[in-house]
Amino acid sequence: MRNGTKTKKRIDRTALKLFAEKGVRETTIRDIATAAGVAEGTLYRHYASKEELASDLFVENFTALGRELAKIQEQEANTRTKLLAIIRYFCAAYDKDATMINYLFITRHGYMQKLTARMPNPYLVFRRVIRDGMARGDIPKQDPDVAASMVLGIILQVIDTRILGRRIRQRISDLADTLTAACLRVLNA
Amino acid sequence: MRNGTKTKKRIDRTALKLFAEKGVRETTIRDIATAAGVAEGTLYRHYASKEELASDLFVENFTALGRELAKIQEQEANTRTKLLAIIRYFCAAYDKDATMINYLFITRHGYMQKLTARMPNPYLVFRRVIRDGMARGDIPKQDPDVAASMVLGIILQVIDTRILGRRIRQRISDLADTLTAACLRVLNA
Amino acid sequence: MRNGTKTKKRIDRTALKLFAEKGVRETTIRDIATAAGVAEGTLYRHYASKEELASDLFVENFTALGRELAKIQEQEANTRTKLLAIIRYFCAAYDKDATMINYLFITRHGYMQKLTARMPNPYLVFRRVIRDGMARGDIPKQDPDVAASMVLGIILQVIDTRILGRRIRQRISDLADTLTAACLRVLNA
Amino acid sequence: MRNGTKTKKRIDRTALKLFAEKGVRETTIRDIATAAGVAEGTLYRHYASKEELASDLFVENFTALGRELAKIQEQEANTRTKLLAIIRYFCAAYDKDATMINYLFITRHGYMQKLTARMPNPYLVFRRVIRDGMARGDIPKQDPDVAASMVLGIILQVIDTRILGRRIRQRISDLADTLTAACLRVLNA
DNA sequence: AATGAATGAGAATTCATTCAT
DNA sequence: AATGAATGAATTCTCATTCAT
Repeated sequence: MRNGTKTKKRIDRTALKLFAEKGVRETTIRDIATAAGVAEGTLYRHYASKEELASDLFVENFTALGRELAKIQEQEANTRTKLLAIIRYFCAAYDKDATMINYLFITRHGYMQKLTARMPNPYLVFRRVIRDGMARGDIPKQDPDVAASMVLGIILQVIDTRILGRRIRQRISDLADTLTAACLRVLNA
Repeated sequence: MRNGTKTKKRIDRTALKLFAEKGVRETTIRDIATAAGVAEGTLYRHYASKEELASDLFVENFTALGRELAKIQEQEANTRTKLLAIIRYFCAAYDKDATMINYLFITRHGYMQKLTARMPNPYLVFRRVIRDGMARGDIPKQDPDVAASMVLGIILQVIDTRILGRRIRQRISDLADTLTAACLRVLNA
Repeated sequence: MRNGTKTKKRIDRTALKLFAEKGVRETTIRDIATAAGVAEGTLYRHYASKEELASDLFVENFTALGRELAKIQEQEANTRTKLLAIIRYFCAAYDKDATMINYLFITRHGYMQKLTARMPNPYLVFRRVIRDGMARGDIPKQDPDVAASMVLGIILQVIDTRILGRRIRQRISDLADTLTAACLRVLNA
Repeated sequence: MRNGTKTKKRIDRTALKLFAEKGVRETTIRDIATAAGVAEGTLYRHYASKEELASDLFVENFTALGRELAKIQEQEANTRTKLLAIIRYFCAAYDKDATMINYLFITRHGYMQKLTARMPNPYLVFRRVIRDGMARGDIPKQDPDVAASMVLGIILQVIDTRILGRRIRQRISDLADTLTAACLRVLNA
C-alpha cells in the first residue's frame, strides 16, 4: 500500500497522543514526525499546517463521539435507560481511549468554532435526551442547557480530578452507574 | 517604588487577560508589553520569565480564591448553608472577575504542580465541606473526591457552557441557588 | 512514444506560461504538474531538473527566434526593408505568443550564459543589419552595439509599457511601422 | 546611537545589493544578515518579511528617482534642455549607483502595483516632458505613451546591453548626449 | 526602574527530488 | 513512461531573553 492511508493514520494517532499530553502549541512538528517515524515534510502532504491537523483531529473525533452517542440513545426507551446507556458508553470510551477524550476536553475552546450546527455533537445528545425526558414527563421542566451542563459537568469533572490529582483511582467505567444515579438526582428525575 | 508597583499591577492584569483569552503559549511578551503600555524589557524587572509570570498568576489567584472560600465556609453552621455560601461566593467571584476564574480553569493542568499541600485550594474547600457534612451526618457516606468533583463539575460546566456556546445567558450569580440545590441533591443531602 | 512527446509538449507549454507569469523561482514543480495534468515525477522523465527545464525553454525559444529573424533579414535587399521586416516579424511574434517573448525578456539575464557565440541570437541579428547598413552606406557610422541596443530598446520598452501600465492598448503589430520609422530616425538612416 | 537607524541602513544597502545581483527570491535572509553583519532576527525588527523589505526598497528608490527627475525637468526652459537634463541625471545616477537602478529595473514588474498614482514616477516624468513639448509645439503630436516608452527604451536597453554582454564599455554618462540626440530624433523634435 | 534594539535558538513550512509501485 | 507518497535540506519567521543606554 503506497497510498498514504497508513502514514496518515500513524500521524493522526501520534499527534493526538502528543497534543493530549502536552498541548498543541507545545508539541512541535518534529515531535510528531519523530514519534510517528516519518519525515517532517510528510506531515504537510496530509495536512496544510499543524493547526489544520489539530483542528481536523478535533472535529473528526468530536463528531464521531456525538454520532455514537446519538445512535445509542435512540436504542433506549426511556430517559433513565437512555442516560444510563450514554453515560456508560462515554465512560467506556474514556477507559478505552482516554487520550482522545482528553484531547477533546483540552482543546474544545479552541476549535468549537469549527463545528457547524449540523454536525453530531455530544453535548447536544445529552441536551436532547433531557429535553425529550421533559416532554415525556420523565423529568420536571427546567432549563435544558443548564440541566445538560450540570449532567456533563458531573461526568467530566470526575474524569478531570482523576487526571489532575490522582485522587480518584477507580476505572471511570466502574463509576458509570454512580454517576448516572447522581445525574438523575440532579435532574429530579 | 509606587511607580514600580503600579507597573507590576498593569502587567499582571494585562497578562491575566491575554492569557485567559488566548492561552499562555499563544500570548507573546510583546503582546503583553504593548497592551500594558510598557517596554518588553520591563517585564523582566518583575518576573524572571514568562513562565514565572503565568505560574505566579495561577498560584496567587488560586490560593486567594481558596483562602476566601475557606473563610466563608467557616462562618456557616451546617452543610447546607456552607455549600450555599461558597457557591454563592464562587458565582459572584465569576461575575466580578470572569477573566481570572477562566484563567484558573484554563491553566489548571499546567500549574497544578506548583501548588503544595499546605496552600489554600478551592477544590479542597469543597471536599472539606463535604467530608465534614458526612462526619456530622448531613450527607450520606460516599467517596469525598467523587462527591467534590461532581459538585464542582456542576458549577464549572455551567460556566463553561455559558462561555462556549452562548446558550446560557443569565448571570451566573442568578443561578447560584439553583446550582446549590442541584449539588445538594447530588450529594443526597 | 507519441504519448511521451505530447506530455513533454504539455509540460513545456505549461511551464513557459507559468514561468512567464510568475518567474521561474516562484513557480513550483507542483504548479507545473497540476496545470499540465501530469504527476510531479513525470517532469523528471523529460528534464533532469527544474533549472534544466527553464534553461532549455530559454535557449530553444531564443535561438528559434534568432534563426527566424536571420532568415527574414536575408530575404530583404536594403537596410530599410530589412529593419521593417524583422520588426514586423518580431511584433507579429509577440502578438502571436506574448507569453514566449515575455519569458525570454524576463529570464534573459539568468540564462544568457547558456548561449554560445554560434547560436542564432535576435540581438545579433539587429546588430548585423545595422553593421551591414553602415558598410553599405545606408546608415552613418556609429557604435553598432549602442545602435542595436537603442533599436531593440524602442521595441521592447513599448511592449513592456503595454504589459506594465496598460497605457498602450493597440496591438503591437499595429505599431510595427511606427516603431520602424522611429528606429530609422534613431539610426539617422 | 541605539535607535536602529544605522542598522536599518546597513540592512537596506546590503539587501539592495544582493537583490540586484541575484534576485529577491534567490537571496536568503541569511545572505542578507550575514553580509550586513546582523542576526537574522534583526531583519524582522525593521521589516515584517523579506517581501516587505524588497517592496519598500523598490517604492522608496523608485519614487526618490521620480522626485529628483521631476525637480530637474522643472528647472529647464524647453523640451530639448529638459530632456537633456533628465537623461544626464539618469545616466549619472546609474554611474553613481548602478546597483540601485538595476534593482528598480529587475523588480519593476513585481512591485509596480505597490505604487499609487500620486507617487513620483520616473516614467511619468518622461511622459510629462514629452506631453508638454507637444503642447508647446516643440514636438509633433504623437501618442505620449508610445513616445515616452521609446525614449526610455533607448536609455534602458543601452544600460542593459552593457550589463549583459559587456559589449558596451563606456561609462553611461559618457553616452548621455548621444542618447539624448537619439531620443530627440525619435520624437522628431 | 525602564527602554527597545538586537540576538539566536528553534519552530513551521516549502519544495525539488527520489523511488517504490 | 507515469505516478504521487515520502523525503529532508533549506528557508522563512517567531519570540523569549539580553543588554547597552
